[in-house]
Amino acid sequence: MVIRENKAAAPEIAEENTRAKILNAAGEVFAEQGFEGATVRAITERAGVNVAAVNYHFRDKAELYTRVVVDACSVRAAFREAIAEGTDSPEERLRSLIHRFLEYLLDPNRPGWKRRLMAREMANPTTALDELVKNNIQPFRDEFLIPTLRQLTGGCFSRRQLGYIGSSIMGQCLYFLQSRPIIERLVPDFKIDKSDITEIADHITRFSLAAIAELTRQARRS
Amino acid sequence: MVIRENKAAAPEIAEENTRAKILNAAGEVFAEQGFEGATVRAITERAGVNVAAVNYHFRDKAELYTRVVVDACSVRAAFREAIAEGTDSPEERLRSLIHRFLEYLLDPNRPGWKRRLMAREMANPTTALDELVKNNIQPFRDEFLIPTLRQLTGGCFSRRQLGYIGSSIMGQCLYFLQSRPIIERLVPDFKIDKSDITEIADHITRFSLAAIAELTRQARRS
Amino acid sequence: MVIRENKAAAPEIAEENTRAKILNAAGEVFAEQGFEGATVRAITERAGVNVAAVNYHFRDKAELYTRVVVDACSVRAAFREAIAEGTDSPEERLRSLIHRFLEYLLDPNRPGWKRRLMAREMANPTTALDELVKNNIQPFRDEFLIPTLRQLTGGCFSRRQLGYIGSSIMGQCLYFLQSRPIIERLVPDFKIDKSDITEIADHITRFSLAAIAELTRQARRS
Amino acid sequence: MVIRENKAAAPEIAEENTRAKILNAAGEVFAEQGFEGATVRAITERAGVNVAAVNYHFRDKAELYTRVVVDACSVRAAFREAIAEGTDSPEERLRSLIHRFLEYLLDPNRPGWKRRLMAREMANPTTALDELVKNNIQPFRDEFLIPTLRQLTGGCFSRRQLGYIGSSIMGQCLYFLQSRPIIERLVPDFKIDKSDITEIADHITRFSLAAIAELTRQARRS
DNA sequence: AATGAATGAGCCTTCATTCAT
DNA sequence: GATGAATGAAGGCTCATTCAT
Repeated sequence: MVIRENKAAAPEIAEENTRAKILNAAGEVFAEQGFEGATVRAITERAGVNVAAVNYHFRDKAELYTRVVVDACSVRAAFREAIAEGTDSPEERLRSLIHRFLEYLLDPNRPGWKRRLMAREMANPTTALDELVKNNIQPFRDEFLIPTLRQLTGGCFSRRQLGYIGSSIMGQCLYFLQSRPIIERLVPDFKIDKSDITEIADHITRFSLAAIAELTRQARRS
Repeated sequence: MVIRENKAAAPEIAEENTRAKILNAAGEVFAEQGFEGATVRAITERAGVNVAAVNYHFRDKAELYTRVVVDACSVRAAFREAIAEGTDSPEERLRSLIHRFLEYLLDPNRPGWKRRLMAREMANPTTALDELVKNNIQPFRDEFLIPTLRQLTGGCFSRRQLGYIGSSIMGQCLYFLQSRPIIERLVPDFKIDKSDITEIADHITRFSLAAIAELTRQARRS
Repeated sequence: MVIRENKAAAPEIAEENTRAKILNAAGEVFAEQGFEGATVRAITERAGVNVAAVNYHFRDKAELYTRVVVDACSVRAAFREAIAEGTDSPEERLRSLIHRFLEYLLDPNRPGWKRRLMAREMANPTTALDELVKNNIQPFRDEFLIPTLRQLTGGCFSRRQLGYIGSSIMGQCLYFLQSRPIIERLVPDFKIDKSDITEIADHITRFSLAAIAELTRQARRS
Repeated sequence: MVIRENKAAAPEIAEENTRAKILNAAGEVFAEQGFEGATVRAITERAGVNVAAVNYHFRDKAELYTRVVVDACSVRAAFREAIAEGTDSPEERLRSLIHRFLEYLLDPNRPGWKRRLMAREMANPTTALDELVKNNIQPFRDEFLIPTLRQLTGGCFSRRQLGYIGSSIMGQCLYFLQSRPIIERLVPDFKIDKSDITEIADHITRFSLAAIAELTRQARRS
């Protein structure tokens, strides 16, 4: 019985295998070469499957790209954790958000191509970015970040001003993802490991909370 | 003088015309489509010149790309001068720095494709980024930003910590260049004109000064 | 007998179902797209069966095509019988022949694709045309048409001349099968129903009988 | 000078050469294999030119096909002659039309593929047939054939009846083009040379004029 | 310096077919 | 007998580049 079940399971594995192999190989190639630069042949060869498999499992090269990018960027789970562990204190909540966001963006355990692909997509958007923003970033911003900031500032600021503050925080975080080529050129021996991520996240949290506290104080004064 | 000007001018109008038209058209097309996405034909058609002209004037599509990117990124070290206008007050200096940096990044007088091409280059760097960092960003950071921050914080922070603060500021600024595709999707009717740049720069300045002030206060306290 | 019928009938319903569905769908698709234009997938999808079924039931796409064409063209030699109804008057016999021939060619009760496929086959013949000519057209011409014409003209004309007259009649009839695409473009709202067939057949009969009568008169005169 | 003119002319010949070579080769291949069956590679190989030349000189495989078919079927010139030599007698005019039409359709000096391609196109129409009918057949019918028939019949018949008579004539002529595969199977040693064409045309003319005369007589009687 | 016809490599995709289940 | 994932061959087309002029 066990053997038969293995036999029955085998095709599922084999089936998922081809698809999965393509997805992995495609991620790497797209990250290295971009959408136009990558060729279906390069992807299928790296995956060790037939050229036609891409068009069979995904309709298109474009559809494959979308699938890969969306998979690579589904930041959402990271925020779920952040909320789940959420305390009542908005300061703690912001700290948690920033840490989870940075850990997600920079996680050295995630395959490197996912980071690079996400950075590439943000700079040279295709239709995949639409989905990414709508499903991941927009909710993150509207449901977690902005409400938390509103709570932190006690209603002193307009929606527009809260937007700017949000941008300041996201900008600080994304800098370490998107500007990595710049950072590597500014600080030649730059590496990021687990402890660095914590250090960076701590800095951004402190910096942002300090700014918010001081700005709020100023706003209340006037 | 007159003779030299004639010599210099004549070829620019006649001989250099084709070359210049190609460079302009190539900038736009490369910015829109990326290197692989852009076709030599699209470039030459937009330039109104023969297809073969690209291979004649530049050896390669690749060579043309390098030329275009270098031109687009090494704008001028002019913003150094602007910074030199700095007053004695370090707060004023920081404000001025941020404004000049943002104006440099987002300058609406520069053709839009140069900005987009620069953003592209930052995310998917070629050799042209080396030059950009070395000539523009590195000096900005090391000669102006960090020293100003040191002055502002009264020596409370290590070089490493000052580096982080610098990153926070650069991150906030670069966000509006690099993450524009995201911003445009988050805020559908987003436009940046002269007054917006000022508003953004003002926010980043206030936010950063507030953070620095508060952080410094905290550091002194302990 | 009963047993044999059961044997024959059961498989037709169960086992032959797929085969029959393929044959029907293939006929339609081949008629619309031609052999090369038709895809196995289009056929199997329209038939609602698996892609592999074509290669299972028929060896080949080519084999399937042959099967379909032969079925479509070897309708029945039934119109021989209809012709046998002929009266003694040769005029009546010719009228009857033309009507039966046109009804055979244009029969609106046969699925449209069979007509179209037959027209296709006549212009771009495969081996199936041999059978069609041998079983249907040849006998029609040699056993009915030519003898009737000989009778009508009272032996005034050589076999060669009778052949030309036969061609004139067949040409007039086949025109409405083979040149339908042209007719539809010349007379945009062209349709053929039962009564049109009668009208067309009447015209061809009148036209041909008139020609024969006049030609015979001229031949006798000289 | 003469030599230089030759030199100057050479490219024109060379230029026309590739295009012309493609058109010729395409005609043969399309006639043999049909549109879908023919491959661009087969065409360019037979023409001895590069594969890409098809897409350069014609936009498409489809566009090439249209060009080839239209070129192969521009029957118009044939009718021009017919009118040019036209006498006042409508009988003579009809005789001339039929002769020119058949000479055009069956001309053994025209490359065989033109005949076969035209027959193919009439049976399996593509968009090329639209152009063919509009530019060649429609005018032939409306400007020459029908008016001539009206003159011949002295206004005895309705437009619809004249249309049927026209069909009878065209059907007789086209039979020898479109039904050639049938004819070859009916009359195994069938060949058409110059004198056969004349004989056929003479028969059709006599047959049709006889029918028209007799029909007109009948119509006047009643 | 500039042209445009011509090239060959290579890309994405589709197709008929096979094979394990 | 039927399925559907997988294959390899080939197809149409586009691209950067070259060459004669």
